[in-house]
Amino acid sequence: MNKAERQTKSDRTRAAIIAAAQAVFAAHGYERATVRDIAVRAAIDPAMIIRYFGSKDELFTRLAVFDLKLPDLSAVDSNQIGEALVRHFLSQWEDGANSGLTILLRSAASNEYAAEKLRAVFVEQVMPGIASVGGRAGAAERAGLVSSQLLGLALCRYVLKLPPLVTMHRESIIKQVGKTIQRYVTGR
Amino acid sequence: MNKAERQTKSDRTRAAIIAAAQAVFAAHGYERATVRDIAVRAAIDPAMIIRYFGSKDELFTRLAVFDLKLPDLSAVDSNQIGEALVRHFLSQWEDGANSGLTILLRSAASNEYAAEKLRAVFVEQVMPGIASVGGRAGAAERAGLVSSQLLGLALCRYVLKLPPLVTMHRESIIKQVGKTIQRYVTGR
DNA sequence: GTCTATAATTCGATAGAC
DNA sequence: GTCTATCGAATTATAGAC
Repeated sequence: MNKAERQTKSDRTRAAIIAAAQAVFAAHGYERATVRDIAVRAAIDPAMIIRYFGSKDELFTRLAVFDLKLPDLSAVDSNQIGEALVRHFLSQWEDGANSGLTILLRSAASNEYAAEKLRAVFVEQVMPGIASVGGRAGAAERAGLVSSQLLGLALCRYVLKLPPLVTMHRESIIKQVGKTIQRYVTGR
Repeated sequence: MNKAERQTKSDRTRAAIIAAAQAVFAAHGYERATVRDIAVRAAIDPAMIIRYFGSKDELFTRLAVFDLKLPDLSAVDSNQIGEALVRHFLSQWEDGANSGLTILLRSAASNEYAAEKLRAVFVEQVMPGIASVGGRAGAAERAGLVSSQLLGLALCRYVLKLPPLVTMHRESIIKQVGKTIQRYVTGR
């Protein structure tokens, strides 16, 4: 067995741990997720997780990241910014490869590290995007209002699973919530 | 010492446990709150908590209740319903005696019992109130949208403590979010 | 690289003295 | 009614055999 093959096997184990940890953290949040749960799901030994990632905390830190991937809003038709933002947000949320937001939101209510990470996402990603459209004046407040609606939507639809929001059609949500975001961003 | 005095002392201990438990559950959520933490804050022995309430679960169940105390919306000026709802919601949230909502929201993301309780609040308190105003048609969806904005607001302002929403003046929030709720409830 | 065995904590809960 | 002492279970993390 040469070095490349050993690396391949090691990488497979590492990938299995990451995939399992994403699923378990996203399903139960930081506190409820256990190293053993993750190990069972990855079909490996719990000790391997510590060996590969050092600790549960380090593993969580590695997965509790989120890139909103906001498009350049100044290039969007200014009457469509609300709907475009909601559509983009829902897509990012439902993108399985971007599970960081689910993990963060599930954990943030009872985990200060996750809460701080969410605040950082707001300051570094949401605020600048909003400011680039409606100007600097009151950008922080407008971004805050936008975040309250979008995070609330995600909380109700994906975490709490509030019946009407779970079953509500994607396009209906985009239309209704889009109007709200449009007003928060542009004032109209 | 007569019976009334013994009861008084017992009641004081019980009240101290409840007050401490509300504070700790509201601050850290169900998973992170420990019986020992509550005992320290109440300045009593941990064993007393079990003796008085049976288990941590039973104590939590007793505190994880929330009465939104929605006013009769059909009596409110139909153009003022949005602002009235936001104002009422913020007041209820900031009412120290009504800590159930904080406790529920802090716990619901990683605790299925708390999530179920929040869904029940929605079905039993929010839905009927919304339906009493805009009529039955689409009442569930409209109530869902209202909940997403109000819970998102509470999440950002009181739990995540997102800077702009924490410092934002109460009346500004009522005005801005009020317009959103108004449209969700009445369609205009 | 992997797993067995176990250390070291922490937690909820109980038993029993006072 | 209250507290001391402790149990038993669950958890993260480590040591070391294979």
